[in-house]
Amino acid sequence: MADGECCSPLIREPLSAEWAGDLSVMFKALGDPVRLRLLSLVASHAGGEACVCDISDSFDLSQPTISHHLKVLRQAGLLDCERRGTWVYYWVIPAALQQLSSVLSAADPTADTTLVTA
Amino acid sequence: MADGECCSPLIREPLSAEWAGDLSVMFKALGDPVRLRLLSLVASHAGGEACVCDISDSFDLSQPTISHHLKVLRQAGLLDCERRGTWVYYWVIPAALQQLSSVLSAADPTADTTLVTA
DNA sequence: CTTCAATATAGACATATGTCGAATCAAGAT
DNA sequence: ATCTTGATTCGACATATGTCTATATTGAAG
Repeated sequence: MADGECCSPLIREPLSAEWAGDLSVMFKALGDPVRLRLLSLVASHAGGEACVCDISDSFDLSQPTISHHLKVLRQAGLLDCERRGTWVYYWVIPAALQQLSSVLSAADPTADTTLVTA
Repeated sequence: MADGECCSPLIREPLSAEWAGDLSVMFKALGDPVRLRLLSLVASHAGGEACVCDISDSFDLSQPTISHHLKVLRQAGLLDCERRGTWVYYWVIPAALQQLSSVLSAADPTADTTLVTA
């Protein structure tokens, strides 16, 4: 294990086209300032979840636009949501963030933790 | 473990618009499968750097297109390059990757964290 | 100085993306 | 049923993006 195991897959060997395709969908979803803030607002909200009404006021954007961005984040596998009565609650999928994080981390900080990726 | 000290900025509190803008440029650069593979090819190449000629054959794309993607990665602050004779060598800027990684990691690796061992 | 090989830039073009207003849907409340 | 409020979907539009070909640039070698 201690040999060439120093790095993230990205640094250890060339990424396969398939994996790059999967990852790029998630990174692309994060590649918009509104979506990054949306994700952060959801993640940092009390209880780890937030309804659209909690967060849409933080932006100077129409409500359909917010809904669109949330959909992109959801389809990328970064968020999930559930309807509860009148409101729709969103929350982060931690394993997805963790996967992206570990793909990028050069020096594996916690050498023994196994990756959470399904 | 301290109370609110558990998480990345993204999870601990809402990302500012400025911070989100900076980060989104980098994430957007990673949001393309070709660029992800380019970054990985450069990062995993012997010596941590590669010239364009080393990597462009891995793609079924024109040379200008590769050059364009490398430029996007460079302008996002993820790669740097230098001309040496006829060739131009690219390498990863590790701090940039690390920054993105830690923004996404739920368990702050620099703190004396408690592993999430399965 | 001319030529050649490796990259980069410019210009063009089709497609993707972010945004909006209008319409629709879902679930309470009257 | 009808109205109201929260959220998604639809259709349109301007802009951004990925790709190409053609052209320019840079440096090395005859």
